[in-house]
Amino acid sequence: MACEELFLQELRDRGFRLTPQREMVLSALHQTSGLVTADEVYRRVQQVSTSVDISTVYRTLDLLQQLDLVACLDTHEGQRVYELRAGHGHHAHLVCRSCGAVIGVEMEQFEALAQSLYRRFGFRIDHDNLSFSGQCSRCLPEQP
Amino acid sequence: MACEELFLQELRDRGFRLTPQREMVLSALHQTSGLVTADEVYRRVQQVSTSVDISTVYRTLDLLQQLDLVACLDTHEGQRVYELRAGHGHHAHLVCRSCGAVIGVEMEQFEALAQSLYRRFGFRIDHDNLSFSGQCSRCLPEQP
DNA sequence: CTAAATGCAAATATTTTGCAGGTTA
DNA sequence: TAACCTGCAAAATATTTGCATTTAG
Repeated sequence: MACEELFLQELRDRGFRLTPQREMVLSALHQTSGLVTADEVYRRVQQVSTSVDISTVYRTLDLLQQLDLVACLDTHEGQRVYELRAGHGHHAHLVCRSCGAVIGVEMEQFEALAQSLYRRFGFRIDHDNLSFSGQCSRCLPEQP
Repeated sequence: MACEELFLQELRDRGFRLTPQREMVLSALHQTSGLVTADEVYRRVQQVSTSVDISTVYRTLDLLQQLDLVACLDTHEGQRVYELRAGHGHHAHLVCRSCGAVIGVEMEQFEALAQSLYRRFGFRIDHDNLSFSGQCSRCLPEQP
């Protein structure tokens, strides 16, 4: 897969090493479609090798963030969530506060807003780590 | 002050009680203009009465959230920040990741986006707890 | 060979909770 | 007085760190 090779490439370029643990974390991320917590990654990795420690998972997730291969978001639930950025470029997330569903939205949707905020306040929003809390169509209250 | 009276009103309406601790927390929030952590509120309260416990601060902040008098945001720094919603209606925050500056933006700015997301995905974004990480005008020139 | 990475355990940090006693309405 | 609220201490959670040992390159 292109993602693994990209990872390997980036690692080599910066003098980092490819370890089985790092491969397992990357693989675990591949198994998921949406956002995952460090603990979920950890449990997936555990199914392959029980000796891997959660601190290694955290360290690897940090590394993957540095390499821009995963995005990280803060949630109201008190634990961060991570997402593989394989292929698909930066995108925002709509997170349903009722059912937890996550909708990915291409950044183009936010260009108008981003430009308006820049013009008005001189503020450039980060295009990663962008998420919105709200309610999805299935969870929206019936009555208006 | 209108805010204190609103608080008292809301408390009474729902069968809650007005205590010195709750007044102190509200007062501490009044002393700040932007976003504060629970710990900052706690320390401000301590200056008035050292016997107040931080758990009471947390409980009061929760209560104030329920009453819609404060907003709460998650940050990348691992601690939540709170903000008094006195008077000014819901608004979003632009948080500079370099200097920590916070810019409040009226929600009208986001109406177009909110409507677009609703039409496209049936998703209604929450108008509270809305914040954007990025860089403010003073910090932009620094890094690429 | 050697710098980097890991596992382990322990430390941090933040927020939450159980409960006995004090307080508000 | 009765339900509510508080302080205290301890628990629960999530993430980070020091260090001796292992390992990739």
